[in-house]
Amino acid sequence: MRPLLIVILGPTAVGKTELTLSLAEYFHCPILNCDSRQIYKDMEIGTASPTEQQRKRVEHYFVGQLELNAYYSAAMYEQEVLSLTDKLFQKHDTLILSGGSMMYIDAVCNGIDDIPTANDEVRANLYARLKDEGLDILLEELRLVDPQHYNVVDRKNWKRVVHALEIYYTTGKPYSDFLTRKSLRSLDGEVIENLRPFDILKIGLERPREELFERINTRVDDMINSGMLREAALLYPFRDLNSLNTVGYKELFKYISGEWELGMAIERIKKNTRVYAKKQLTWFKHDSSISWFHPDDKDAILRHILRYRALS
RNA sequence: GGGUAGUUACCAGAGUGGCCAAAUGGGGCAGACUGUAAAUCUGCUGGCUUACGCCUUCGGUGGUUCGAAUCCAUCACUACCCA
Repeated sequence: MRPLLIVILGPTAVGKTELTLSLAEYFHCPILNCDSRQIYKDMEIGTASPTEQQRKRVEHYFVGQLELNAYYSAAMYEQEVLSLTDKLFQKHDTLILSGGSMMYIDAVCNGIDDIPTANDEVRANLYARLKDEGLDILLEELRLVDPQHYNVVDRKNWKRVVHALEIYYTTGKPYSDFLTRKSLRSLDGEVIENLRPFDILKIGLERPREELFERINTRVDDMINSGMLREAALLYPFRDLNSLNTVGYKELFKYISGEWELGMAIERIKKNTRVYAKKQLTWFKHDSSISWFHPDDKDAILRHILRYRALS
């Protein structure tokens, strides 16, 4: 029997944490968290991280372990997950990866190309130039050094344009030279070849839209009542860090700086969380390898997993 | 009872005779996505399945005009002020 990685995914606030815990207890296995923000320290309340109590119930990885100023990426996550699963699968035949960070999940399941990490100076320089000279100049530069990527890149998206240039100036080679992963995919995005030494079973959690939005609203209120404002105030000095460019914190920072009323900030958190949930769903919907369930339907989910196990 | 300002699409709000299905913002909806991704970016948002096409809109009604969201009359409602 091949080892199995169960991937629990779904929009924020759908109910992943609770379901994942009970599945992990059932299979007596640890949980690999897959959330690009919960992985950082000191932002526990606002990211709805697994609580200390929940972490006592089941062993968790990738929760609250990074300094806020640490550089991190989907590719680094992929590497760390792979070396961890290597180790853990020696003791467990089943592991659970759970979270809502689309690109991180994708990196683990489908791989991500080996692109060098951009040099810090190059990056700082390009950011400064973006500010001074504007996107059009950088775009023109990209057209010259990497016409192939220029043709396909989203030219209004400065992050993409800048990143391609970062790679070019860091390595001296066009960004498009590093992209090969597409070859692993069929036209509709389905992965042709499983490149992992374990099976992957994706379980998507979904609720009716109104139900999900209602949960988001009450969860935001709960966060505020559990001291999220105090948490945000402590983080305020670091507000420019990328890790804190995060729904929940960025709105509260505007309240703390006096730009918004508290009520306004809370409404915006709710709204931006809804938008985020929708983005997650848009991404996940394209992945035909996901089986969808209502989070309350734990029995059906378990049956689905066991049936898969029996067949493999 | 008198006066003034106002009534525009889901909301706020511009538009004061043709270039107006109507700026802009919010909200909503849909989408993109390979390296800080809870990020970053895009499209749509009166109806007609598509439309440089047609139809119905700018409080109601009736006028003026080749032509009205825009001008006039009148009615209704709202806000503020005076009694």
